[in-house]
Amino acid sequence: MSSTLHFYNTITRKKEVFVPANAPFVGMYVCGPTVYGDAHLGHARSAITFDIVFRYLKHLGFKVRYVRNITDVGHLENDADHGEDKIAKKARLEQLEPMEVVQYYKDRYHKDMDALNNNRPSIEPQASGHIIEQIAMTENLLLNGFAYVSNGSVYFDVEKYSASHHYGKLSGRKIEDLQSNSRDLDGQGEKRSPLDFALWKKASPEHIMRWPSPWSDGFPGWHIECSVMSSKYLGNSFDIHGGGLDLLFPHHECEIAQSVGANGEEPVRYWLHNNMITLNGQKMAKSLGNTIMLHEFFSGDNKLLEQAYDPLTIRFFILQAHYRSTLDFSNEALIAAQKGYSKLKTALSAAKELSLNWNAESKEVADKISTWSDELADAMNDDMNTALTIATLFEMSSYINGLKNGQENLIPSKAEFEQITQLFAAYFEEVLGLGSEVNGNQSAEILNDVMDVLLELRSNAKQNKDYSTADAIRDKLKAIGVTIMDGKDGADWQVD
RNA sequence: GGUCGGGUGGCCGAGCGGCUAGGCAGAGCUCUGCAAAAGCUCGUACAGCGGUUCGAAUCCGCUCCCGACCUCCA
Repeated sequence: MSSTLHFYNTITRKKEVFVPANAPFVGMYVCGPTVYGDAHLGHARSAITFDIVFRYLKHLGFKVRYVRNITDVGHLENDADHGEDKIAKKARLEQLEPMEVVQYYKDRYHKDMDALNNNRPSIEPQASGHIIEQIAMTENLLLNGFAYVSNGSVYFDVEKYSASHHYGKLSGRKIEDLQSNSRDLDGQGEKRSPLDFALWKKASPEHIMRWPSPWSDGFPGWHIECSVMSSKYLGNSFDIHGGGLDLLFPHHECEIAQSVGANGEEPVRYWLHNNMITLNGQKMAKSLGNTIMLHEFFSGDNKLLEQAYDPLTIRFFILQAHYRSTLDFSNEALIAAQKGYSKLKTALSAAKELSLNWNAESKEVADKISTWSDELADAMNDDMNTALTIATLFEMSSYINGLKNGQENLIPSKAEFEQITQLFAAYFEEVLGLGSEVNGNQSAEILNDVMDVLLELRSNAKQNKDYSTADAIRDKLKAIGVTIMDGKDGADWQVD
């Protein structure tokens, strides 16, 4: 390998060499979903981005503990029902227990993420399961003088904190600017300053989700769960914290303030943020009402979609752009991704089965392999430039297809070709997670055998120049979604 | 209004001082009973105007557009 792993660290605004605090162990915390609704494309981008970090770090030999939270308490609604917990509100509407709603959407989230071929995190803690720890950290902040009690709620004292620490270091904000720009929100009267944020909120009488605390029956504030759960499972200082760019401020900024205020340690060494997915140039977000749910992509059941898309096509689409760029959604772009993805997938399965008259080993082929190998590693090492990684995979697939069709003159040795196939598979399947699970189950094997029979019949017909029979077989298979492709030696087939 | 990030060929999208990005679509060729697939070749793009430089899509300035955050949000 000719390069080392670099990440763009939001807090320094630079690409930095990644060196874990306790190699080979790496701790990574990522902000997960609030489970009161189905996951949309944006959730996929975040999950896939950090799944790639997870996979690539493991590929490099690190032992990674990946913690991603499930938010199931405490976030406020931004409408007339202000003060009511989002999940409680939904529960009221659907006449369900709040935790029943949480379970329902959590299960659906997992289903979608699994379909996208994301590895499950090592630990997936829920905020509701860490109320005791959140109360403890709040007490700690009170003890250290960075918080105050007001009318049964507890708030973080931003001005007090910024007297000795830099509030705004992550998002690049200045206290003065924030003060002059803050808006009037609920509970503002209880706070000493509009910048202060809740650590514990006293629940209003109609609020269903509530827990006892030293200050009131209520629920934890909007940011405290992440500080608590990251430090609980990864320590007061850990390597990577990830999340969407929209969480940068105030969420992540508040996390730093809470963690430093309570534990006296800078919590995160590398801050990574993925950018947004846009629809007609505008952010896809619940609040804007322009989201497309993942299950709608999978089924095609949405007015904005021209067809259904395979989950791995969605994954490929997302990986074709760098995670820090905005990515614009369109049917045209998705269809392009579908075709490109299929090309790579087909090339890999061809490579796994290819056999020809191998040559002796040569310097030319060895050079080719080492160039590709370097390109792949360099691309991933450069802040996970999956777009470049994929570009190299396309070059490799051209070579593979050329060999298969006899149109490539540089013939490798058998060992060299196996090396190429392994390299391709390592990045395509292991690092990028784009391999489709074509396990040799029983019906797949039978289908293979059946197809062999059909192809043999068709081949015989062709031998006898009985093209009408040969074409009839091809056309009828095409009609049920199986494409026949005649090759140099024998025909191939694939399900469309 | 404050802070930050963008504008790349028909579309998506890398690059960010000199070297072909890549994919999709399109054109031509090769292969082929035909088709499909695949391979090869092609388009010569960097919002505009100035400047720095031997050399700029890449650096600087100005102008014009667009977006994000400042409020729950991946």
